[in-house]
Amino acid sequence: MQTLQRNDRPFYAQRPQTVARQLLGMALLRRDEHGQLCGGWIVETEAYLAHGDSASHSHRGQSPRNASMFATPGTLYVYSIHAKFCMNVSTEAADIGSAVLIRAIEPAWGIETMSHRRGVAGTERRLTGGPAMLCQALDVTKQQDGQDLIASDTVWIATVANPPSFRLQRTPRIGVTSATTARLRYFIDGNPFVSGRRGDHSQTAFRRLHEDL
DNA sequence: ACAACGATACCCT
DNA sequence: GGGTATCGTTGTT
Repeated sequence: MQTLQRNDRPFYAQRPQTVARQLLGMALLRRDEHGQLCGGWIVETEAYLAHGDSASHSHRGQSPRNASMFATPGTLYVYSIHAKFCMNVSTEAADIGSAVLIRAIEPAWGIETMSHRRGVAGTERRLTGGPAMLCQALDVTKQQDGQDLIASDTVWIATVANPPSFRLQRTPRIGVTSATTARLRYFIDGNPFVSGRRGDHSQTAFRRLHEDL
């Protein structure tokens, strides 16, 4: 395995836009109760802001549900939607209420285990190409809500020593019904595990431009 | 208890 | 690309 170094607190103590961008290419790792290690490379994220962001769960203030969003930066915030789960990391500082949603990873470790949990054959897009898919693949549920990514031995994020270069792409967020114009979605251009419209990738846009001629 | 919601995923065209 | 199944969670009686 590559040389990985777990992210420290100051990394998460930045504005969510910065954390969302810098998380791309980092390793998301999870060790379950059987000691089984799973994870992959983060390829798509979204920032949710503390102020002026009507799409953020923190928009109407703190509640028992979103408490982890207001916890120490680097705290895991897991919420449920459509009978599934999505995972975020709190950012900036405690009591602020900003976070980054991890929308997709490229599977790298424990692929057999993740495939089994997802009920898919192998390393295909449906394995971890969406926020609820990756949570199911990693067995991240409400049980992991509140975990501290700096100290937890069950879920954490790490930086690789020599990350490959990639092209960053930025678009509006997926699935939100308000604040739909802000470009707060970040992803690795061209990566097959990125969710949403394929046309958001510059290669596809380039190809389409030529087809239209 | 119960009803309504939803930062989804899947299946179908 | 669009319709909808699905159910954990939350807020309301």
